[in-house]
Amino acid sequence: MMVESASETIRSAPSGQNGVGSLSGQADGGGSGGGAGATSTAGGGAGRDTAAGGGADSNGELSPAELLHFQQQQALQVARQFLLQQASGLSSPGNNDSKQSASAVQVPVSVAMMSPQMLTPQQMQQILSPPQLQALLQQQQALMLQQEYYKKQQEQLHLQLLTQQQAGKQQPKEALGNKQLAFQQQLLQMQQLQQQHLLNLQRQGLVGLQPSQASGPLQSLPQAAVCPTDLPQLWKGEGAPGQPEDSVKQEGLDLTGTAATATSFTTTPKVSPPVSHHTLPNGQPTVLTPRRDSSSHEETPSSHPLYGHGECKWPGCETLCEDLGQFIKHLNTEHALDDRSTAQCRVQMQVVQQLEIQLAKESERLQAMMAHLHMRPSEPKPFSQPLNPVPGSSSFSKVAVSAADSFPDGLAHPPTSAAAPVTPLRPPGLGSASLHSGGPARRRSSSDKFCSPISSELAQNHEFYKNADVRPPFTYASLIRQAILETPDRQLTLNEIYNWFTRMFAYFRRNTATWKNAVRHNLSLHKCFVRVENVKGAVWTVDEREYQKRRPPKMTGSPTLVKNMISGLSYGALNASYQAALAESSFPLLNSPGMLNPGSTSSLLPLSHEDVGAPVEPLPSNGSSSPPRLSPPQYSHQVQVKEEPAEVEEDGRPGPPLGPPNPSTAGPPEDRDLEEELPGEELS
DNA sequence: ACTAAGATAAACACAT
DNA sequence: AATGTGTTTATCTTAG
Repeated sequence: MMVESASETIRSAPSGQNGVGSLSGQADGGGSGGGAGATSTAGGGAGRDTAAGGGADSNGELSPAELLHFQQQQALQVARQFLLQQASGLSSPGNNDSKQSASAVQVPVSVAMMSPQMLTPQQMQQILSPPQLQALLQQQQALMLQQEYYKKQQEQLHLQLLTQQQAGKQQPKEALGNKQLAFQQQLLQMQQLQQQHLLNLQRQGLVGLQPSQASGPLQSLPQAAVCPTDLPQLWKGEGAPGQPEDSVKQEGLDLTGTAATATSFTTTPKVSPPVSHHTLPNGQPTVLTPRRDSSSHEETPSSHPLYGHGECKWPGCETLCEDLGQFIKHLNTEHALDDRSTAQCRVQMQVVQQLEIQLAKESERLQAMMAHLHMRPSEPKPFSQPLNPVPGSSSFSKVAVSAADSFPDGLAHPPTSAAAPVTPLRPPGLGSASLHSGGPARRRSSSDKFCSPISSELAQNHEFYKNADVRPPFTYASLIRQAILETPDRQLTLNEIYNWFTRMFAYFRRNTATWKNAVRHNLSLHKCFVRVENVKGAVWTVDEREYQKRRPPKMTGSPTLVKNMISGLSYGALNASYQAALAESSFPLLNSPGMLNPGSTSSLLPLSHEDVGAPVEPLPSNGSSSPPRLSPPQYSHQVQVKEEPAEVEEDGRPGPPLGPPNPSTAGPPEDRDLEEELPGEELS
């Protein structure tokens, strides 16, 4: 599985070159991903086979020391193979990287040019900056833990082996041989397992390749612990002080491995692209490649982010520059657009990405801690989601999607202030994965209809969606509805809807043609969206009844619902979500601030059932089963259109719509229904 | 296998 | 003519 995701990573890199097509890449993910996975597995398998064979052949009389040596050799071989695969699979000519830099930013791109074939360890040392190394080493800590485990296991095995050897002196020779063989095989298996695990981790970008670790489990730990203070030396290409040359080499290898890791991990966790999309004040997205970024800074006369304390802060440079002008000159000469600079930028991207992932994880942890220590035991957000689900997994939508949401305008009052907003990078409901994946999120799922309402989901995560380039797990229809309902008068022009999308979701700041088309398509397609002519043009409103109609009405007590919810949500969240779902299913706009009109609403309630469907369990207006926030149900659809000229037909047929806030429904959804349905035939 | 719903793409018409 | 808006059709994917 890890292998697969890694391969998808690799595969998806090129697909990102064309922004529009990036989402469609998911379709063939299984196929080609499988292929790539097979390839990599084959590589690993080859190594393993060799190891097993070799071990079986010679282990009859291998001493532990020999065995260790052999294992080290094997590990190295495997590592080399891995690197070669990485290189051959990813590398692309370095000469075009300048042209590709833009696309490289758009999508987590393979750091093709960072393949070990093209960068020597020394280069890597130059490329990486101390913080970069630190970040990468941090990730290696995870591996260290694993290593520790393996090490213990192996030590145990060795112990057993020795014991057996001693005991075996009194045993027949064959028995000893067999047992030794068995143990050593076990040992080998263990090591292979470890190596494979290491490779998998590397492919996932979870850890950097530590040759010392890869080379031999028994010696792995000490070398893994590189003190951060040593990093500068590493950066300058110096080996650790007082170490023999081969250790310097190892450091070099280490760096190379790190680069390879960074390469492979590039796209694995689909986090927002290494270089984020910056949003200009006007809401237009701007994608800055690192290079452009730096060059843009060059234009600022007063300071430069890469210049500080009199020296160049370019990774691995530290050239002293007396003044900014000299620095600029230096920057233009030494760090011009070339393969090396590009590669360095890419590495930096990886570092940033890694840090983001780390941040996301830590934030999630913090959230869990805070949730545990105080407040909201019923947070609907499933923390239990795995941190690194396979990008294509559908768990995302299962958990978070909701097409039918009511909408408490959560945006206004983020209920989870304590836990939610900590980081914009926290992928709601699912750890750090599926960022930018787009694929799974777009699909509706069963829970889309049953589970957490879009409003609450948005309320809790709007900061996240606002900043992270993640496709929101809601359907276009639900988003459009949300946008419209958020407004005081429940109407929006198309352009305003666009603006809402871009304002609320970083994801919708790109590929505008695609999603705008989708928005228009949805507006036209769904009867729940009603176009109302206005003096200034046309506005779009929501016919709540129609909207509810399209939802499969089996909510209440439906075993499937419960099942869905249980599977999709953590138990703690179940209750709240269930309630929310129930509430929303019956009263779509309960919580909408604008909709709140304490006085008039009660009568409207019945309407909902009529339409929404018998199956829906009527929520008692008194809210015995519903949270307090669920105030009187309201149907929005009776939107009061501003200055509607002669469109009585369209929307106001039922008569004078009441005030904008609540009109609702008092009237006649039915009427409305009729109005809209009349022309058509679809009364169903 | 079938169907429904949604996403995406695209063609087209119409208005500004 | 270009652009925005709106409608419609087709195709694909996913889930039930």
